[in-house]
Amino acid sequence: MAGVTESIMLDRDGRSVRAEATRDRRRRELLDVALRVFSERGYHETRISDLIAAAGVARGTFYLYFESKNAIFHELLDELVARINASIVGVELGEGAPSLRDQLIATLERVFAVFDASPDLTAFVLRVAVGLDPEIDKKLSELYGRLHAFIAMSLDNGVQLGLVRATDTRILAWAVLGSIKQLVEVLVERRERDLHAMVASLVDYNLAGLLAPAR
Amino acid sequence: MAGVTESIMLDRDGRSVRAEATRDRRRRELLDVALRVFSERGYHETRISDLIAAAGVARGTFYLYFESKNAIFHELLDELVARINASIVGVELGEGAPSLRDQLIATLERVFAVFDASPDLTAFVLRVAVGLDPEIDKKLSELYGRLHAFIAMSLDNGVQLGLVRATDTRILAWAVLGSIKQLVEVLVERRERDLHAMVASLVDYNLAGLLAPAR
Amino acid sequence: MAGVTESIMLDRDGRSVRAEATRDRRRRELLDVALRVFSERGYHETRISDLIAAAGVARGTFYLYFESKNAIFHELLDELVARINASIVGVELGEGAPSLRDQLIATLERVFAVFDASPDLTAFVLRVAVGLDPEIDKKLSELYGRLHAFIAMSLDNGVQLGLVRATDTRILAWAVLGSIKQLVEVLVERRERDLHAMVASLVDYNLAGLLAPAR
Amino acid sequence: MAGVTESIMLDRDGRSVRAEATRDRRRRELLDVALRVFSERGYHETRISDLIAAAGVARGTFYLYFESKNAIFHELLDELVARINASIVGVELGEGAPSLRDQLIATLERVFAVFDASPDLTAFVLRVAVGLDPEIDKKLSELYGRLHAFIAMSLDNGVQLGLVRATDTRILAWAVLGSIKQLVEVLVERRERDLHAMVASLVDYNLAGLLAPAR
DNA sequence: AATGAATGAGTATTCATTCAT
DNA sequence: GATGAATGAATACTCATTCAT
Repeated sequence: MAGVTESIMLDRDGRSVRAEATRDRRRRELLDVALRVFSERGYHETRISDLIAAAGVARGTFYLYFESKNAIFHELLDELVARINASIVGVELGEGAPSLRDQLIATLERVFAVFDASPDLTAFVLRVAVGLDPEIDKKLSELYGRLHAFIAMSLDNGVQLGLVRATDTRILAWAVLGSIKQLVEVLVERRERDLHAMVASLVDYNLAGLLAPAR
Repeated sequence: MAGVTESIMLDRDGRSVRAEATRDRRRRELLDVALRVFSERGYHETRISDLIAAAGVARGTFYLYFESKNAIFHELLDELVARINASIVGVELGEGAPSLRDQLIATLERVFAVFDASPDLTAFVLRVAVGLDPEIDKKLSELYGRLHAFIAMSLDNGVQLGLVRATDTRILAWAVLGSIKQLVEVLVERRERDLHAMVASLVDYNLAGLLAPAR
Repeated sequence: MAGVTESIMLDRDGRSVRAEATRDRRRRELLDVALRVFSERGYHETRISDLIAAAGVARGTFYLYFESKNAIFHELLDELVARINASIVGVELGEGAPSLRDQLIATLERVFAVFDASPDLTAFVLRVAVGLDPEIDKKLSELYGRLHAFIAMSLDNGVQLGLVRATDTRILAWAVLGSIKQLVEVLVERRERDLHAMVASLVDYNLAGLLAPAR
Repeated sequence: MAGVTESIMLDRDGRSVRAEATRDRRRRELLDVALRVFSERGYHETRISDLIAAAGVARGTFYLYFESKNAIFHELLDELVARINASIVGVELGEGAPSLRDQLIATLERVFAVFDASPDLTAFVLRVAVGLDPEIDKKLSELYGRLHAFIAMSLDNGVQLGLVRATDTRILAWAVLGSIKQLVEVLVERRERDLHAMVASLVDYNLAGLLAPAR
């Protein structure tokens, strides 16, 4: 009896676990497909038909996993934003052996590599999601606000340590963020190769500016 | 007789001139309205009904002046791109009395003023037109390409004069452009006041970077 | 004084006469143009723009002469129907010297020549006006009804004279009309040349069928 | 296990078979409805709303089965043309016992019965589809071309057998076709009853005209 | 859970007609 | 009379979402 019950329970557990895993795999597949298709065609040009054709599921199935076209888009955006945030977390001005410049280069290389590895992600955040609707704009705004705050805080630290010029760090942080965003776009769209050289130039530009050192 | 004929001719001329002027005024009114409405609601969320309601004309009238919703959008984009190009032309590193820094500040202030005066224009180019369709993306790409080329050329000049560090000016030009775009966005969207201070910070950032001068 | 009055009246008359003549010329021009354009493009595919462009008048001018697109079509149809009726009137089985066969050939040649000279007319009646709306269908019905009645009457005469087999002349008259309509269509659309041979064949076909067999 | 699998497969098969059958029924229903409505109102006067109201389906459903209003019209036309062609196939001048006249009467009675049974079909081909657009005109042209060719061939056979007067059979075939078309129209529109008498008259009319006079 | 047929609200565009000049 | 800019009713088609099987 116990055995039977147990086996049933196990079965049940087994089944539900398997079911849940299947469910998750389906969701993931749909999200991956959506990232690709949205990035290729844009939000409005992407039909539900495109998504289900690419994922190989039936129309109704899509709605078992996502409430609406808008919902999967938001879910995707949230996920990508989280991934970007994660890629930024850990950028700390350490005080160990490596020079500030080297640390920055290493950090930014890691960041750029994330975007380079997923041009779809980049296109999605930089082009597809832009100007779509106020709610999405707000999420992007928050993303950039967070990145800006992080940079501003780092600059403030630098000012405290006497490393950074004492000026309007909020404005500067926006400028820094702008230069990074632009180079990410160049990296992915113009397909600039030599990520390392690009990042080094970017770091030097930010640290020392354009001017030749006075002689 | 001659007088009569003349007056008739004048009348005729007068009428056709007035008619044409009216036509042009209508087109302009529609373009202005479209810029405003597109910037507020985005391309897809803007219905023809929104445009004609805002312009106070009948549905058919719209199609008397523009072939389609898409056509007026493109016309608008072309016009704004031309305006931006024009606002940039004239940014020359003069060799007169004013210091380089002051010249740059003055120039960028003029540029920023253009965007500040028409937040709609900024929203249109920076958000509304982004990621809409390949043809539009191409136009934006060309705009930024031109701006980038202009900056890169200026940097190359600076290198020749020994003013600018001899590094990868193409990459640097993108970084410069990115910092400018971002601050324009901040200026218009976050409604950062004190345009002058912002531009001064931007110029110093670009010229000298973030680092405190070594002691 | 009288002279003045007279001259004024003459002027007036002259002017109004001239004006009316101009008016008629315009109407005619528009009707001619309409026949051509309707025949080329069909009723629904013909836009008022097509008519005024072809006639070289302004949009409003069209409506000075005709109440509507439908009105000019009806006027045209009435005119063409009248022309066809006229071309038929006079087809009488004379009893003079020429043989019946020769008379019929001569008569039908005249009829066919009318259509041959104006393929537009033929296209209009045989294709363009067909199935457009109940009122127009009625007019065509009446046209064919009249033609049918004329043929039936002629057959009845022939029966009385012992020339025509005594059968259901109403049915036969439809068959005769059908054969004529079809050959007109062939003449005009398939551009069958040698009108004379065609008509001779047609007459022989009909005669040898309708006549009581010679004994 | 096999049984279960089988039953599942059967179920599946059953479902898809039923689904497909349902699909076909829907298409047929829409085609039938369209034939009726188009014949009543004409192509341009028929709105999609008329079709779906008459069929009792939703707007989108219509487009699930047909690409456009134009597409269903063409499909209908093709089908009717095929039906007419089929009704003609088999009209062979046999050499068995029944007299030529009787054979022709029997054959034409069958043909006329087809049109009589579906006045909509007749109206569609003879009125609704006429003059609509070049592509449709071409299809009708081909239909009549085929019918003409068939008649001409039969006549040529008759000439060989010494049954038919040796004249321009191409012209005669058009005349014959014209007489038939006209009587079909009379039959259906004027609702001439006594199909048999009509056909007998038609055959006598044609035979006595086409046959070489008995000597 | 999976399917895909059915739904119907939503919208750009056309074009005959009007009317102020 | 002549003009042509303005009008707005009318309509085919799309596509996200639902729901019976």
